[in-house]
Order: sequence, then structure tokens, then C-alpha cells
Amino acid sequence: MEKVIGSVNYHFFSTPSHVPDECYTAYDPFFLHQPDYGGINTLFVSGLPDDVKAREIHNLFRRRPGFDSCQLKYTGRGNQVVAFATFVNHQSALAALHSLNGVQFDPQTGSVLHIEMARSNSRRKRKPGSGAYVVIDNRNKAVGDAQESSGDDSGESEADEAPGDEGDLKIPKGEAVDNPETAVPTENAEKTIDDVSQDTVDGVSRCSTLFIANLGPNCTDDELKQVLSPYSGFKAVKVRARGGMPVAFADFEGIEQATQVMDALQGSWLGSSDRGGMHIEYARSKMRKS
DNA sequence: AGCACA
Repeated sequence: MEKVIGSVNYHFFSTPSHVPDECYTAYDPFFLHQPDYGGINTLFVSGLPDDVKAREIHNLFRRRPGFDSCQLKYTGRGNQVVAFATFVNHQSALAALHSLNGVQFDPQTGSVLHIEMARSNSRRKRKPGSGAYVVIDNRNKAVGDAQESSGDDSGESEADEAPGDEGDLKIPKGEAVDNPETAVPTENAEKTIDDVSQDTVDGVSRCSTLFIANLGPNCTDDELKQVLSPYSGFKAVKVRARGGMPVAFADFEGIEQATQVMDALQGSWLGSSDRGGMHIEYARSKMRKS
């Protein structure tokens, strides 16, 4: 990941100016009462519309670097739905948090995502071959069962707790809890477009051409071609120097192939990289042919 | 935060 050479961060233990020095003892109450999020790699997501689908949560997080798995949870409190997204480490969880917190999730209802570090990690480990997302349904706790789906049936229940003390109850009266079968990630199968050259998922417009930024000053077409050509569907790559730092465009047969490469290579370093790994997005328009 | 080629 990041490498820091020959420099030590001496500011680490420095005192925030608004707090008197004498507060900083080994047993400092400030630190003692502050949750330590350092080991947390799970995000807690609230602000979701109550008709959210696990698949939507999955689509929201799946392309974030370091994503592992996620789960949607019907809390059983009214129609409240929350989600947990687990990443390979704290860094990638934080990065996803920062990039998605506060974004409009549903323009229709105006619901805005509120994302924080979870209080504890999801202990559910993703088994190979199992789905990357799961649903936990506590809505009919009276009947006494939680449900999950997506082929994972490691009978574990979820580990996470919401961070804040969720004071907000939106308990609709006469809530008419519908069938628990909604626990299954229902593919509403009305939208199966995927390998056209452009479509949009969760508000992001996908494209079978990728835009690659954060390249080192010496990056070349050849270097990128080395890295990209093994992937299926790869067609072409062009580096543009454009005065400043180079950027590149990589074209693929279809959106799915472009997406796979984005997933695989997001954040990775090239030999020529100097200021961090590649930043890959869908291009705004498809590469012209020739 | 940075998106060209035709």
C-alpha cells in the first residue's frame, strides 16, 4: 500500500490545540472513551430506503477497492433497513466510507447514505463460491427466525452493531410486514442490459472504455498494454500526456469486461507509478474506433 | 481531480 520512506510521523502524538496537555496521560480519558476504529474493516450504512435490495447494496460497494462482502439487514424495528459492508482492511473500508458517505442513494425519495465505521467487524467470512451478499431478516422475530440467502448458509448470525444509539424510530403503525421471502435477493429481471457500450448503475454511468488517472509521469502505452492485454475483451489503450500528468483510456469489448479490469486493477501500481496506484473510472465516452 | 480520439 502506501510506503513511507525515511520519515516518521512525529505529529502522531501531538496534542490537539483545543485540549489541555494535562489531559494526555497514558490513561487519557479522551482516548479511553474513543472507540478505536483502527481494526475495523466493516462499514455501517444507514439512510437506506426501506425497499432497498441487497443487490443494490452489493452494486454500491462491489467495485470499491478491497471490497469483500456485504449484508442487508432488516432490523425488525419498523421497516428500518441497514447494511454492512466488509472490506479486506481498515484502509479500504475508510476509503469507501469517504467516497460514498452523503451521496444520494435514491433521487426519488431523496434518501442520502449515512456511512460510518461499524462498531464491530462482520464475522461472517465469505466462503469461496458463496454469494458476496447476504440478507438478514429480523422483521418477524416473533416467529423467531432470521433469514439469509445467496448460497451462504454458515449458520452464523451477524456480528455488527450500529454505531450510534439509533434514537430515531420510524415505526410505521400497522406496518403490514410482508412476506419474509423478500429476504432473497430478488432479481427483478427487467434489466438485463449489460454489454452494450453504456448504461448506468446506481447513478454511475458505465462505459466499456475506462479512464485511468494517477499515472506516473513516465507511464507509456506499452507498459499499460502489458498489464491490460491479459484481460479478456481488451481492445486498446492510449496514453495522453496533456501537458500535466498522463491519463489513459483503455477500451474493451463490453462493459462487463471493462468492469472486471477496473475491479482487478483499481489502486494497483505500475512500474512507473510514483504518487500512488492507478485510479480507474469509466470513461465519459467510448473510445472511437480506428 | 485529472476524460481524448473522431
